[in-house]
Amino acid sequence: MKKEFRSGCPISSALDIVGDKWTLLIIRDMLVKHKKTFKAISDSDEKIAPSILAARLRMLELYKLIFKTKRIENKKENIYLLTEKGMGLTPIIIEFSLWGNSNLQEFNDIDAVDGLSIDKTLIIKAVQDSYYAAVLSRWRSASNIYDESIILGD
Amino acid sequence: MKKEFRSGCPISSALDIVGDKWTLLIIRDMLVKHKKTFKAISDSDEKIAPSILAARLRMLELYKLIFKTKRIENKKENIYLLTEKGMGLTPIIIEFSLWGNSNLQEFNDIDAVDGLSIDKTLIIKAVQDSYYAAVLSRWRSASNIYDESIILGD
DNA sequence: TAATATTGCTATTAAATTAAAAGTAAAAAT
DNA sequence: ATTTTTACTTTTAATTTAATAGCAATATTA
Repeated sequence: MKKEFRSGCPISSALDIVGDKWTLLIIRDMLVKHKKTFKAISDSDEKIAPSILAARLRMLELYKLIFKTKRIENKKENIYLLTEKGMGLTPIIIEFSLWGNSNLQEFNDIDAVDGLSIDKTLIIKAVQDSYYAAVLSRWRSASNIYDESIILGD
Repeated sequence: MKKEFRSGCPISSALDIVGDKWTLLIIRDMLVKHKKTFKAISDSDEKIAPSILAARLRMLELYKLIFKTKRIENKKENIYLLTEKGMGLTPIIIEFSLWGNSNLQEFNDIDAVDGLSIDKTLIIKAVQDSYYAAVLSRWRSASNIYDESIILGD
């Protein structure tokens, strides 16, 4: 658990884990779109192949950016949730969104991102709070099970 | 100039350009380490292959994140400089550095990053100002030439 | 209860990308 | 004039990605 890193540089090391075309999109789906299952993530606009998604989820679990659980009533479906480490990527996701929005309009039709004029730290906090309230609050460590019977929005 | 983007999502579009293991490291070398030549970037800790570096520089120029120039006195050596779009990646670089530093210590020996306790926006401004003063200030658009005869630190 | 559909993958194969190494031409330095 | 440096390109091999099909377990529907 050492040779997969090209150097001791924190930027380089972060890129060794999330530096590819798919990993941060999976995090975006979970964090911003509140997706929790293999199927839901598979159905994104960008059409990730199942083999790649499976490999990435395995790797994200290995580095503890996500963890896997189940609903009480469903033995089959896996529920993927972000850990603190994973939620810590929020600022990176936000900065990518801001940069893409400001710098790529001449090359691609970029979807409008609303609320970009608000202060960045507020956006980051809002995204994290929303993920916590809408998704993570249903996680009960007592039984290591994801319990959607707690009725909340989403 | 449209089909290289997977969707209209700004995050996805940003990743279509800088979402790989090398591109942001090249930007780091230029922005933080003030590297300006093919050779200097080749000599980084992470040992990028010349074929990949050449391809990335070409692509960064295409998307106007960098531009290429020469010194008055050297006909051979190319000088690569960041544009505004390229410098706009500073917050992303900083966030990667902070995240890597806080979250990967258990997997890799991460180099100490000094001054992390300072406010983020100050770090971002400091990095950008430093790049401007130490590197970009020598760019004279009159002759489209990089002029190092302006004596400044670095 | 039986048939059908869904989910979460794995397996397979083809295509594309990356990595490593060597080579080259022009210019710079000695 | 010779050697070295720079900025690449070329080549080939290895790895990764992409697309598709398949499959077992579970869940849903009839």
